[in-house]
Amino acid sequence: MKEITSQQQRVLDCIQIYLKKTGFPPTRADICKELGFKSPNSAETHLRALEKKGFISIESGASRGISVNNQNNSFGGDEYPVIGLVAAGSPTLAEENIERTINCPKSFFESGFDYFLKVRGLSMKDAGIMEDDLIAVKKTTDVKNGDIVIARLDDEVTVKFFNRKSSNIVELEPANENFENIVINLESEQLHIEGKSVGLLRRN
Amino acid sequence: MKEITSQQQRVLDCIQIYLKKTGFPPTRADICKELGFKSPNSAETHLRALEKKGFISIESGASRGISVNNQNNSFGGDEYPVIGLVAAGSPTLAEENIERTINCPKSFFESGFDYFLKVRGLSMKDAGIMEDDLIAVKKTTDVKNGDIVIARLDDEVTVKFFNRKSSNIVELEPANENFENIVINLESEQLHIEGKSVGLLRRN
DNA sequence: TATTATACTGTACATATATTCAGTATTTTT
DNA sequence: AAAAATACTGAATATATGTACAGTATAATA
Repeated sequence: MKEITSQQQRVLDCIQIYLKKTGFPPTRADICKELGFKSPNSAETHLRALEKKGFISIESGASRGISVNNQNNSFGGDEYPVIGLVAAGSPTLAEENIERTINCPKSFFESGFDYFLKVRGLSMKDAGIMEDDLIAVKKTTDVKNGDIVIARLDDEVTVKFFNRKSSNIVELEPANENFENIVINLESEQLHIEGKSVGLLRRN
Repeated sequence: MKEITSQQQRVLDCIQIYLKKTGFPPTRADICKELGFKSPNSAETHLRALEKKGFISIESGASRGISVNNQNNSFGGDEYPVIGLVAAGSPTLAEENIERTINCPKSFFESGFDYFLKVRGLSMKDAGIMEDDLIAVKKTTDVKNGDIVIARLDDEVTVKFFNRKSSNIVELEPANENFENIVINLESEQLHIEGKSVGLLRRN
């Protein structure tokens, strides 16, 4: 696989976005419209270059006969961001926090999810959550006792069991005897629930 | 979503198979060729019926402008079987052992894999493998010390760390202090390595 | 019983689309 | 310095393709 130029990358991206949006590949004219080219031949030559370099295949004569040669081509799925569990700051979806993305079917984790959080430390090891595991996080504030939540205290983000003791007291419980429970008085401290764990992905 | 007829189902299947094979939807003529129709209008009327019933969308005027309305539409991926870790017997891919399948991109786990194994018991809990977790198993006998292997001893299947002590002695080590190491003398006992773990999937 | 949906064949045609040819210009490679 | 690759505009064209129209026939529905 030879090197791709920036313009060719734009065309390739355009194809993939179009595919995702419509379910079928674009025509030369569609690509021109999307990228501002004024001649269908602009798209054509880029397509031929992409084909020559092995990024796509073109079925001769067939309209919209473009297929993307991506072995881990799992379209129909989506790209989900992987966010590092930084010690400080909220795990936002801002670009600088996204380590990479993982392509994964929408419905892979039952209740749907929004991003993967990469785990630091072993505070949840007895719940089977190890370092570098990816937790599938669903953004929600609707959490129940016993849920594994992604919580932010000031600028510290942690993954813990959620346990509401009373209307004002919440305990965040680790799953590791070497760690202490975190008791939060909601009147004096601010607790922000970023979401809850709906699954886990580990790759050896 | 109204009821689909058997012929309409054939057409819908044809579209999905064509999509998976080529990466783009079929034309009316393609459908006719595939299903033996002699008039493009046969395909056309079926497509319109499928559209009316909500199974597909058709972009008017666009060639191959068919998209399948499947929310958990994860084509491009593959169906991987989930096999229960039965106490006795080998985890074969025979139909009776397949609990269900999971649609998942081919390259979801780095070195590729063959099936999911549903975990029973907690013998590997300190390795973060809990009950009902799904281990992504790659069928191979090429395992190194420290790999998590799926091993069969007679008719008992277990998941353990692999540790070759000498040319004849293999130890299968649990990750739970309540379980004992299994020491196998290859001269007197038969050890069958079904595969090794290349990842893990947990769904809450 | 009339009507609608299903399930086709067969023909025809406007247009959507791929693709070629003729240029121009810049950058990269040999 | 020549050749090849990149990056376009613009026009022309053969054909790939959607789609309408005219039929025939059977099953389901009102």
